[in-house]
Amino acid sequence: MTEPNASVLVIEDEPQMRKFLRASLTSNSYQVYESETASDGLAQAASRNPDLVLLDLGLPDLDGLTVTERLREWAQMPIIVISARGKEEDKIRALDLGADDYLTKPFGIGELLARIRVALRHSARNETGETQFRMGAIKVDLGRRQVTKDDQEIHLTPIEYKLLTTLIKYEGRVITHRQLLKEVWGPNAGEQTQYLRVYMGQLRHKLEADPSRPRFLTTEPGVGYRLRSDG
Amino acid sequence: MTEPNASVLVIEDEPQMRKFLRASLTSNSYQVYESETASDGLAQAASRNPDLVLLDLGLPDLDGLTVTERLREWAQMPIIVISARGKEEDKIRALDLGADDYLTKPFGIGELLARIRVALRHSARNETGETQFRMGAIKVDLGRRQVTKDDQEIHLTPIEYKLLTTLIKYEGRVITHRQLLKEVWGPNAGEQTQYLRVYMGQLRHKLEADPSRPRFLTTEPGVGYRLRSDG
DNA sequence: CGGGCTTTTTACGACATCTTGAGGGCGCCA
DNA sequence: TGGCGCCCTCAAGATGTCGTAAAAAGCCCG
Repeated sequence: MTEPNASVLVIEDEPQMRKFLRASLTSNSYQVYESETASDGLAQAASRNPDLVLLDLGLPDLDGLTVTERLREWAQMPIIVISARGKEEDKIRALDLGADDYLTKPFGIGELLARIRVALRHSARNETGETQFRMGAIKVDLGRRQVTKDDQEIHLTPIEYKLLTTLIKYEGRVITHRQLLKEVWGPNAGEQTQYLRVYMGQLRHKLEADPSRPRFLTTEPGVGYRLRSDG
Repeated sequence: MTEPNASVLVIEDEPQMRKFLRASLTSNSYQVYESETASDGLAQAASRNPDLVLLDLGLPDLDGLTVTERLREWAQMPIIVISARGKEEDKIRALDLGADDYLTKPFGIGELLARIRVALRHSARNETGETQFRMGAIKVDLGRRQVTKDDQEIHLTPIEYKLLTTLIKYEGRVITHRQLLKEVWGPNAGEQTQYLRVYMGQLRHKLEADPSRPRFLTTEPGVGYRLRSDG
């Protein structure tokens, strides 16, 4: 299953079908919300903000196509349309108005679930893992590969950045010269501790308020270096 | 030609159906590539790197499901499966293996085209789900495949456009040379970073106010490129 | 088959980064 | 106090990367 506890809003007026959908979805560990009318559906979509909408076209108060249109004015969650109408024109209209899929009744529950997985797979692709690291005025955004100091972007060369992220990986702990060299320069770096001195100097120069008395990028004499996030 | 058109790879062995699809797609101004066999289809997918794949399940040499699986090892473009088999189990398998939609023959061409539009709409979206993208005076309409600068249309070649949309997809984040090459040129691009230099230069020339000091299409030395919307 | 557009390839100058070596400071200990 | 080890800074040369232009090759369409 793509998303274990994704929430699904079912907008469907027939009690029988609603019951069937609820049973199928909950037994596959989806969180289910239900609406019997179009207007309540729109309201719940706004308040619940579900991961996906299952929409019946034949609703008493408003046309399903209108619901699709209204939803798409602000929402981008997937919409799967379910309808007794199998006419091709209906499908095209719904899809072009913003629906992501169209199922004609009667349909198998397995296919519905598969199509739900596809839809959730799509929206899951766009999610970005926020991985940020802070120390004082310095912010390191690992996802964007971007370093800022007082919200001013700091440019780091590839080696500088790799060195910094390696230090972050072991934040708070000491890293020996040997280990740092191996992780940043590769296994053949040997004992070139001079590299470390040069690059640590450059990092301090770029990041520390007072490079000669570093708060974050500290030296552990005779051993290696350590990064302290608290200063 | 004023704007680059989406390309579709049709993998289908029956000549009649192939001819039908070709006619329908070209008359809707899609760029069409064709394969009669699964293995050729896989090869063409890799070399052409199309925006979408139309795949018949009943192929002579390999099962369509296998094709889906193989494609998904490296490719993320939408796959729409077409099949005479209407069994629910087949649909579920195909969808779970990575297909994005499933159409049972016979189907209306209008519905197929609508479902193609849906699929392309999906892949054209950026992180926030918008189909339009702005940076300064430049507007990119991902739905229409149209780029304007100060409301003047800018003509981009297919590769230029794909490169731009790929950068938009990862807006704000760095994309490595390798990743860009894979997404724009396909899996066999290798290490041709020279392509990137040439095409980034062309994009800057067409889009940036001062191409030699880019505001949006920026270089991350030693790593890759990044698109910044804020400048 | 020819012309125009696109893509690929080649060549080279400019520039940023990396590497390397020299020099100096600091603290520890004999 | 002087030697020694460790660390930091600086800068110059080597290296590699990037940008640009333009030629060559490929492709599509009439």
